[in-house]
Amino acid sequence: MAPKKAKNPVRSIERATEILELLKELDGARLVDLEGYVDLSKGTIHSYLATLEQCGLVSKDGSTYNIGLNSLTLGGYARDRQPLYVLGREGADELAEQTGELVALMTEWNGRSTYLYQRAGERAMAMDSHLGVQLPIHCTASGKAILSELPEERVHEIIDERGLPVWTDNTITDRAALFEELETIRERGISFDDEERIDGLRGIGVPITRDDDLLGAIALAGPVNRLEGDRYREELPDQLTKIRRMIDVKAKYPQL
Amino acid sequence: MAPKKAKNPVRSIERATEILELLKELDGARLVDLEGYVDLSKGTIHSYLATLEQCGLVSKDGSTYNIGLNSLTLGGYARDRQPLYVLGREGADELAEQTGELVALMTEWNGRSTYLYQRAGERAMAMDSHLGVQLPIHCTASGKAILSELPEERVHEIIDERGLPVWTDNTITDRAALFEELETIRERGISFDDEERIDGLRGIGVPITRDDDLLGAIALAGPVNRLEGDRYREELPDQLTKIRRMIDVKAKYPQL
DNA sequence: GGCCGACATTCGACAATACCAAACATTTAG
DNA sequence: CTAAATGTTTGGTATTGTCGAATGTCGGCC
Repeated sequence: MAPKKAKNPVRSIERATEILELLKELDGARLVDLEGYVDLSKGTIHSYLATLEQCGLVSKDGSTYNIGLNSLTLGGYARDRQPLYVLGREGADELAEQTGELVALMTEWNGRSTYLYQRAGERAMAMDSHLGVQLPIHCTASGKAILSELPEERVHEIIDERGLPVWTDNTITDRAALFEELETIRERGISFDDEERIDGLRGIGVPITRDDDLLGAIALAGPVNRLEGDRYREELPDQLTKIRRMIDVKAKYPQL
Repeated sequence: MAPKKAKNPVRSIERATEILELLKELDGARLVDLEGYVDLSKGTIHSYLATLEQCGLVSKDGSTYNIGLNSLTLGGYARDRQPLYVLGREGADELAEQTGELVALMTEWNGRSTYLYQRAGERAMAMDSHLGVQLPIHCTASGKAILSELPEERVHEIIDERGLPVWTDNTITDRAALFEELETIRERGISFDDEERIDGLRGIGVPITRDDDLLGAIALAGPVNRLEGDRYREELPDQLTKIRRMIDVKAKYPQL
């Protein structure tokens, strides 16, 4: 979705979400800490925090505030309705088992590639949980898989909004080069992230669609020393493609 | 936390969260659908929805609104900071593997027992994902494990707020009986749910603490025909206790 | 294709309420 | 124990959320 501005926005909601984002960014904060970041008086911030706490969106521990678990209740619900999650979880588990690597279900949100689910195989990198985290779309395997299935104009929109910021030496920062790459991805149905976001980290992705609706992508990630040669270029891509086909079938015959 | 009312609440935030809850309850809704549930004019509801969408908390598909994925971003973050999740995930995975059943990490929120994580073993019941779902605390193994470690007055508070509603014939609905049961749980360190919430479903739980701080509980669930006899009363409880000890150690020596 | 009904969106005037500053209370540090 | 720092409450004021009506849009039906 584009950064569509509401015509008659409810300012209090804008401010409340700003505070929530801040609490996340700062990893918890006291009232005074927030004062510097948000253009509201101490008293007003207090009202906001107290109200958000009452609503379960914020939790107060001593005098520091943080995000409350009602957000998880809402978020968990939102994830459950994502068709990619419903259709793809099983396949993701299977793929993690087969390959031993880290597998994730990602969907486009806000012009970013967003984690719906992640499963670590036996040999997978130590991972912190990434649920809900939003990654840049131009330098991840999942993101490029998604872009490859989006209408061209939407891709331009996203780039206009987010740009093509550099993450590593390998990051694609040129719009034309990116479109070329997307064409290549479409041909084979596989996207690669060759240390484009993080040095030493590679990834492989496939887009998932249903009735021409783009649902998102499945992606696999691992360190360069394990994702290399034929395994990186052939074997794993083939396994991903198989899982993709399995999901396609599942999407077509939901009763199974 | 008790239903603490903010002294000077920001009404717009209260109303916005009310709308979010409604969207979840109704599993998505159009503007007119909401009109019947919320005491605001059509125009105002529209402003709310448009603002929430702009903030990523709501997504609009055609003319129906639903919860947006920014809630998952916030919720995922909130989960990651829960010590029970950080300390217990590995143990939960292990337990699911060992037993083949459904294992969950639950924490108290809002006087309810709330899912932070769930892992299904090989033979586990088909499960829909339950992330963030809030269960009643008096008729679940996890809930009673949690209650057993809470100060008595807090338990009274929760019961005062939530009551002891009937779920099945086995649900404990008497305050004194519940307190007796909690005493029993404290003695052995294990709680049982013997079809107290859902007919045919049993559960076993252990509380998890760190430095006398209650973090939540680990719980295992399965159908009566697999959770019975010694396995239900001895073997599985012992396995849970082992995992609990493992987590205790991990809590004590965080560097490991 | 065009009409109709249902619904979504915008707008301006009014009134509710979010805001600030300052007073008050509480906690923390020294 | 005192002072400083932070958290909480209050009342008056201006912002802004609210309503109702008008306008715009969509989809179905004849």
